[in-house]
Amino acid sequence: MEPSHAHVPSQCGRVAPILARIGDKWSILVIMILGDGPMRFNELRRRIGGVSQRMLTFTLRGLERDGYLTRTVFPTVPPRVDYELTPLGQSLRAPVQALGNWAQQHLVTIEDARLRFDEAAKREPPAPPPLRFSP
Amino acid sequence: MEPSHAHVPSQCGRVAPILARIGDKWSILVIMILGDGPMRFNELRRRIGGVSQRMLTFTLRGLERDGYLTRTVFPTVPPRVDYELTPLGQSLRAPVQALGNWAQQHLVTIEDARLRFDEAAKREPPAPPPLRFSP
DNA sequence: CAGTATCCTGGACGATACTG
DNA sequence: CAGTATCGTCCAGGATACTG
Repeated sequence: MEPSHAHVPSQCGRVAPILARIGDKWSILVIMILGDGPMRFNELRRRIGGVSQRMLTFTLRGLERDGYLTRTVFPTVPPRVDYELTPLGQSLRAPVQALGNWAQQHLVTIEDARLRFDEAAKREPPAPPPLRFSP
Repeated sequence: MEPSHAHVPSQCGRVAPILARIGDKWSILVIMILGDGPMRFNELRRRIGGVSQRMLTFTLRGLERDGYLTRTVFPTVPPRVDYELTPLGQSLRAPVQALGNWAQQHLVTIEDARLRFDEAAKREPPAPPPLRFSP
């Protein structure tokens, strides 16, 4: 049925499952987009772009379960369902934003490092003879 | 060969690969632990607890590639390799800590929500008859 | 000690078809 | 419209064995 997210070393005990949930492929994105206000299923789907129906459903279910958002069904035909961040969900936006900003700021540095690393990997330096000691 | 991390919707273009890298199973953990100071491979391995040798190697390689840490080889026998955060790696600790703290703070709220959700799911409310309108 | 090299498996995720 | 059901794929990641 639903993908389980049941791993993570849990050195950090109970915090890990939380990070695992919001760390999956779509959760963060959903949360950030819902920050713009409540939204219907397909609107959300379009805005994300690239989610399968199935995964969006699972993601939303999971986030609802943990209390990040509410799911409101209007019993009309055809049905209409609104998703909206709870205060909990809202409060998550700040730290996530912070991470996003960090990524933005260090983008160039990182892409650079990556290039230099890959470059250096190609002209392998021949290893010097090892010494006969060990601490 | 190495696991690829090649997905993510890339609505966010170049930021996504970065988040993907540090969002994998071990990277964050490695970064946070290396915050305590430089460390050798097996020391790191023990502290994390539960990583396979293979994945720790890959994780470290990836983090080195992006410039989060340096890898220093002492050409002795047996070899000794130290891993140490770069300033870039150090600077990542703050926003990650923030997220971790957030998780800590809202732990109870979340576990609660989860319980209530699962509870409510068991005694399914019978659906009321739908109306004949659509917006 | 700090890796590589292989092999293998579970589960995250997508595509498609069907429905109230 | 907003799902659920079913099926298939891919690959992250673990286990194990070998090596400089």
